[in-house]
Amino acid sequence: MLELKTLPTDCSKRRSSNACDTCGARALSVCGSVDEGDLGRLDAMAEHMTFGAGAVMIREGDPAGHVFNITSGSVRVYKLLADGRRQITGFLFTGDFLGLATGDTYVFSAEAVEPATACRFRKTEYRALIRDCPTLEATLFDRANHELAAAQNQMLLLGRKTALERIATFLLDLPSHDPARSIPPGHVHLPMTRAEIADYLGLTIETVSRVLTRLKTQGVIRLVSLSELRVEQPEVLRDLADGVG
Amino acid sequence: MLELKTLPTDCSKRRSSNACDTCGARALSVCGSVDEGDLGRLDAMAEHMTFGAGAVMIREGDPAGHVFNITSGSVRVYKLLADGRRQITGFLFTGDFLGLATGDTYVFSAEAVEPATACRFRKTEYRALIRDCPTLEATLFDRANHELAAAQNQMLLLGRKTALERIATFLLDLPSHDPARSIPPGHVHLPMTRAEIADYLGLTIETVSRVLTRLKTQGVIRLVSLSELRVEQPEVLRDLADGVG
DNA sequence: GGTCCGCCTTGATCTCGGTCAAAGGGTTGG
DNA sequence: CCAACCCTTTGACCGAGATCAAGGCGGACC
Repeated sequence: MLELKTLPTDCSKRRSSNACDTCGARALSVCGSVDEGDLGRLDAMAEHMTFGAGAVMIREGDPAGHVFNITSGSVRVYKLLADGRRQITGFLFTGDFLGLATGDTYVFSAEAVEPATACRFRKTEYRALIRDCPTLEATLFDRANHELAAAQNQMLLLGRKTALERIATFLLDLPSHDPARSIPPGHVHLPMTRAEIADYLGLTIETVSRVLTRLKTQGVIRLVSLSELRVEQPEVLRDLADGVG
Repeated sequence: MLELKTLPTDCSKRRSSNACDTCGARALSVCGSVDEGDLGRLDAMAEHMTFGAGAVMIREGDPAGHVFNITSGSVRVYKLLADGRRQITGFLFTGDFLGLATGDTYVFSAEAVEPATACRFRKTEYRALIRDCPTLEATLFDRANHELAAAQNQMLLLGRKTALERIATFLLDLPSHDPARSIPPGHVHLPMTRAEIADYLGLTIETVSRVLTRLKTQGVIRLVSLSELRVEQPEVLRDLADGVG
């Protein structure tokens, strides 16, 4: 379920050379809510970091000292049980904020799915910025509420949907999360492995594979490559996702 | 799975006679973050409501015009699939806030589990209050983050835990949510039916019943009555909940 | 206090998805 | 160009929990 091999943890830190005011991800992220006057301050706080595929960004249980803004790539957020069972609670993409829902220690882990970059901030400093920037706080609150709504949808999926319905839901929800990549309409890019999809949907690798094969055989989707597929019949997928099929 | 019989929808509204400054639930709720100066304003906005068991407080899809503060009783929040499958995403108790995670329309439904009271606020007015009261906003943000963390735990439960582990987790988490009732230590009060527990844990009534019987037979818990039980071996329950057993 | 009804328990059987096993297929490095 | 590795697919079988089907029990209401 969870690969126990040692993961690469290469991540390089450097002072950001790109100022926040030229950051391509700013419009997508909460940083867009920081007004011009505070941009310099944000910039000074930001620690631009690069993560290789599989690199650990946050380890559950560690003191929660930082928050992150994903500037490129994709990230998995997950929780583990003692015996290694893993539940991925979400995938993050360009513009997403990482570090909500934490108290003194992180209550989840986070790793890069594919090579990723992020701006890291000391939580104490970031909290001070929030205090001085009401727009930012409002935006973060908004994000928290959206995540909460998404979490409720995921609970419905995990608690009550069949394997087929889960995959259909997943394929419909994914594209909207990947604003960085330019993808032809109807195409879905899967940066994550089958194992990660399985751990996100509460299934096994084999079931994910079988269901995808079934959808392919029925002509609902077409597999362009392992990590790229095309939705041929979106309306069928929609009905399946809603439990109507 | 979901009772389709017509539910009683009796709910009486009245101008609050109890002022906010004497509200027993205030210390437990976000209202505690409203400073003395704004209490009168909060009071003027509050619409004190009573809900009978099963009464609908929020219907998914309706325009999201209000937010609620639960002042007594307990509430179920849930989502439905087209064919009636139900996932209860959370139970709310005295002091809990209802109305996070909503945009223009409600994305979940909410009903009283047992007779309940709540203060209802127009969302627009409440939003204005938030704008003028930073402490309140910070507290709501905090609540949202706690709910998010709880949601992640529930995803782990629904996606990866066995029936036994789910029930154990549920029995350990419940007591902390019921600050109103005075309950002897080690005792757990279950205001909800087996069907509701099942729909919360992604199981069926029968499985819930069987697992409780099993725990009883093994001496881990003792059923005082249908809605009241005593945890005899908390450490065993803890291990089960964490997937160690 | 009896009876009715809703909820809960228990038993028998079924099934969806998990587990175990093995065979492709792509890509990375020698 | 080959080999090794990893990820994915596919097949055969298994089992936890769902479904189907009786009973049991307790509270409410006459």
